[in-house]
Amino acid sequence: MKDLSVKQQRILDYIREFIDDHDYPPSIRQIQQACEISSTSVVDYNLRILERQGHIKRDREVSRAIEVLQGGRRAQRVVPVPIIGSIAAGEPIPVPSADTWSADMSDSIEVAPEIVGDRENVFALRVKGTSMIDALVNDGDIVILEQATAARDGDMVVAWLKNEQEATLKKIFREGDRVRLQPANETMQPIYTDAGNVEVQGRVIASIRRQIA
Amino acid sequence: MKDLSVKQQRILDYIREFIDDHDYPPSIRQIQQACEISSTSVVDYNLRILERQGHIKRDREVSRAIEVLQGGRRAQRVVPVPIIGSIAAGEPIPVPSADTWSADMSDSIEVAPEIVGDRENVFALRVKGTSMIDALVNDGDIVILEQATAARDGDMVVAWLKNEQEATLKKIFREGDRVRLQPANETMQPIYTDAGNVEVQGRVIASIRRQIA
DNA sequence: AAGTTTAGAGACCATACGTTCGGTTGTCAA
DNA sequence: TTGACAACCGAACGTATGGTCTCTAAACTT
Repeated sequence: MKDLSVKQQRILDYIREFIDDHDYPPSIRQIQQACEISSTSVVDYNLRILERQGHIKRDREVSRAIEVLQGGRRAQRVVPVPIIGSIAAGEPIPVPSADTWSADMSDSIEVAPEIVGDRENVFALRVKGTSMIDALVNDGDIVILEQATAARDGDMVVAWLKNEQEATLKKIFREGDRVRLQPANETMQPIYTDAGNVEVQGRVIASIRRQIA
Repeated sequence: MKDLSVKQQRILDYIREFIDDHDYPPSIRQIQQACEISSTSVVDYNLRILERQGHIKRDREVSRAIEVLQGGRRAQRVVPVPIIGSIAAGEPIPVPSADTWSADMSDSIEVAPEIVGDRENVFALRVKGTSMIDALVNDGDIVILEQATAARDGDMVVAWLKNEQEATLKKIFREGDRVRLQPANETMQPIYTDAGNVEVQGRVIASIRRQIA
């Protein structure tokens, strides 16, 4: 891919900036004015070059139809994941309902779409207290989960221990009629318990810790 | 805020879908066709209602100038953070250079803009091995950093220990001419070392663990 | 029953916008 | 000098597009 001329770089930067500001692409004439180009044809000329080199994609005959590509792929948007509650030892986690779903987005965390993927029923929990430290999750961290009642061996899940009345974050392994709950932290010891005592409430997709507010 | 009519909801959904597909908003006539509306004036009529209710924002006299708002705010795009290398005990972390900066985005992670904030010189490191487990960071995790040579007490930093020839992730506290490096995991013990032995290489902004690929 | 509001239909207009075309300028190699 | 070529200029063109105007028709108020 050849280097861009100063003018082409400026045009590209302007398009990026404009989309950032307006959420829709600029017209050719707006590019012309902003980049101090004397004619629309020059803009068109350079846009064609940018398109040939794969920096943008244009739809012909359509106004403002410029997409900025980065690395050949379109820039994606963040997806909001609802934080439906918190997880702590001794407290049940709230069950995601249709109500909390689309409606109350007041508390949510935005994540990159690649984390969520194609999964549906994704939600987040805020971790309260340090009781999940053996899962390498600290107070204040946020875990992203996919709603699930079953899990494959080795999956990290939110398990509700009925007898102990306690939610915990562990890797799950079925061993006969018993279940091994293995902390993510290898230096910690696993818990063995009865299969009937464990209720899977969700599979962990990712966890996020923000060190600085 | 009043409820939306079926037609209005359909229009809104279509706009969202269209932007997802094309990265630029649809024209009024495209909305008309897709939502099986008989006239442009009806689309206009409903768009005005949507705008009055705060679901979208329109710029007058400009084609395709529809922004979809969610929660009153514009949907933001992810920002790519370059993964410039990995961090492991006994290996120096690579110094971010202008080269690795804008140029080689081949390896990067996309994060929500709220994580990066206004900070510049943000980069990411992949964690190798379990040596950072006392910072609640496991093998394969990714830490997001801001380039910094100084740090305030209590900041989580990447510290390079000169004598030990080792990079580590700890909270830093200056205590006279000594430095206390405190693990994030409260059950672990701090390290005390000479101030001259410590070189701050970056402040940790966040860390991300992807449980499922 | 008569008026008012809400939702829609269809046509028309002005213009914002992408496209194209003929011409100019500067550079470089033959 | 000439020709080729890339970059640019200015204007004109056609149409895609948003806005508006008039007219219906149903759903309400009163």
